[in-house]
Amino acid sequence: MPRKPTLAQVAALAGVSKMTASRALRDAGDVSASARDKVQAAAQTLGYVGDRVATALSAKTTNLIGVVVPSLSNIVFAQVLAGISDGIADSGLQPVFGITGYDSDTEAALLRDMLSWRPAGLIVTGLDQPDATRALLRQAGVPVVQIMDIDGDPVDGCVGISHDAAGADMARALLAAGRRRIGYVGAHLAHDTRAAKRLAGFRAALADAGTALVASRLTGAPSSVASGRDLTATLLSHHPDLDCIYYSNDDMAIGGLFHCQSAGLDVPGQLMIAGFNGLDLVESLPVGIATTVTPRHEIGRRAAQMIAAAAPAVSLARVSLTPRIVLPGQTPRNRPLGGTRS
Amino acid sequence: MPRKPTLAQVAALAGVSKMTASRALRDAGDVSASARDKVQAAAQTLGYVGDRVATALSAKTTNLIGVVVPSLSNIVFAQVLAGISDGIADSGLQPVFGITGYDSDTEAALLRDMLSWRPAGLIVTGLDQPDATRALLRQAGVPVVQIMDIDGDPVDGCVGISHDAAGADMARALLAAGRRRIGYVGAHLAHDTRAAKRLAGFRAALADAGTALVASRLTGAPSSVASGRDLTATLLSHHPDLDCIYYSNDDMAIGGLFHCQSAGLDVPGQLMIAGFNGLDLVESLPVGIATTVTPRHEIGRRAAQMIAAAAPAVSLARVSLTPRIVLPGQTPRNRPLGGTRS
DNA sequence: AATGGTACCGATACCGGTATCGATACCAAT
DNA sequence: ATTGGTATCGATACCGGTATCGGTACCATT
Repeated sequence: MPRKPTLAQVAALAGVSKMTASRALRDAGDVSASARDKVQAAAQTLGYVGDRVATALSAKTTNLIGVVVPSLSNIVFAQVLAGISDGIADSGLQPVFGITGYDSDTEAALLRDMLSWRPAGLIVTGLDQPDATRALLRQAGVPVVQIMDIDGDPVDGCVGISHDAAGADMARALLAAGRRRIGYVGAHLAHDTRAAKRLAGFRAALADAGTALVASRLTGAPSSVASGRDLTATLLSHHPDLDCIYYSNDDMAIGGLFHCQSAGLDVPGQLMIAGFNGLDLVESLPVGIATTVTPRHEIGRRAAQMIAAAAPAVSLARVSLTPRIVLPGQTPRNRPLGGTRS
Repeated sequence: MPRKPTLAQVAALAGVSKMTASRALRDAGDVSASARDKVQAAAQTLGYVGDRVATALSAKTTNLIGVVVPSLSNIVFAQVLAGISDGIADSGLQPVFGITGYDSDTEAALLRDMLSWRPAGLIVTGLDQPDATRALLRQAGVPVVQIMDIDGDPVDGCVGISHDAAGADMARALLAAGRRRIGYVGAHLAHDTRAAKRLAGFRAALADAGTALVASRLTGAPSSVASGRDLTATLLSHHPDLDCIYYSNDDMAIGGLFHCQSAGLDVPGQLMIAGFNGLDLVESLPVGIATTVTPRHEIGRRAAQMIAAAAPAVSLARVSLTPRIVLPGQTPRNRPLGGTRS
């Protein structure tokens, strides 16, 4: 079985040295037109494809950029990945994805593994890694961008939104819309620290207004439409007088809406439903729900650009983006810049 | 700035040769207990992490398994990826993902790039790559598993379902449920060849029953809830007497359902809606829609296992899995094995 | 004491590229 | 003819590991 052709074979066929062949194929200088043509012809006939592993070993770095996200079952991260692809367009970088499943041990192992491939940079979700992981990232010697969240202390650069402020802003918006008996339905708060921050901000803003959550239902399982539906059913059976429910995200909120539709409740008249993320799906729903539209694509794009632009050992900036709130029956508007608590 | 410690430095600190240090850290034989301890201690104090690039160059292969999917905005592929993670658990393999955006040039570039990293195997979506890409895969010298589809000619192994049969089966199921005036709404058929195969099978089964689609609406854009909703609105405005619509997938179908809810149509009484995939979301909908539940997780798992088990240069099997059809108000049942057309 | 076997270790040669720097050829300027 | 400069090329030395194979020690046999 014919082994993969190597640069040496291409060079031999072209009648030049390995070095000249290497230069010709990379468009580096110092190669005559005739030599270049011969090398390219030889590479063509042999079907030569370069070996990145060898190049990486020689060049001491790769064109890989490691991307670590907690999950892909939430479409949000898929859109972040799309943004990353956009951000590195024609920079020659190549993203490599890893999924942690919201588990910090998995995350640490994944990062270690990625670092052993000498990536050109790392994009990591969230700011709340354990200390050992933070140390790993700091020592790595590659640019690190943490995404989604800015409420905390980044290892290097970060780009995202303030979830604390997002929760507080939603609380104020719902109060301003006249809602007073507000409940909460959430999932996975022990692992999804950003959802927890939103809830904290939401609660704080309610307290500032002299009120509080009437009731809440939580599950330790990952968020899903199904659990949103179930938890809403039990919450409403105990507290039928709620006029608003805030959910940990849109998936849960949509599940809540589906329960209300099945139960014949008037949404948003009788009960307002508020989620988080601003999924495309939300715009197509037959009835309006409130949500916070987050710039997911933009987050990915900016993060990737930061990596692409990072000269080695340059420290990166903190980029804060602003989400906007949408309430039912209302054209999207810009979010008023509420006070940031953190 | 202190450079990354190398094996040579570890060996020096431990007072042994590079080779002994290498053996000690890999648990290869021929190392005394005392030497092993010294090396491990040295590695510990230096914070040594191996360099996969160097190992890969030396060992002529990697633990990487390249996975190419068309999109992640469809949750389906996220679930396939989860299945892949399951399938390679504790095999030491590491998946690397690439997204083609349903573009065959991007796909070819991606595959070329992945191959230049000498992966241990490749998992590619679909069977309908252009000839040049097929040639690339065949020559690659690594095990290739094509997933999702089995209607065609695999390069090596494949695991998936027959989309042609799935479409035909749904047509028969809808006819058996008494539907006669059937329309179709689809997206992206030029790129999503599997959706096109389902439609072909669907049409053929209708023809076998002596009937045909009443009307259809197509878009070249990727499938989405929003376009499902819009296309349904226009289709029904021209053909208000339809009693069933088949969609290219569940996302489109859910959009259709949302239109019907807004328009006050009785679903499924007046109009039955049929999608494809069996998304979790479908089970939580307030009204029932028909769908074909596909074994996405299983497809990913099996594909990964095939790669993990593939001795070099072993040819792989074709694995055909069966989806099942669910109709509204009906408990899930196994799909009767309809005749396969291809 | 000579022989053989086992356990452990290290020098050396790669893997497939690229950086570096010194050669060579050729033409223009002096 | 000599000098200097430019364009082109190739020999060599790595990059950081691992495979291979030939030592060396040391103990058990004969």
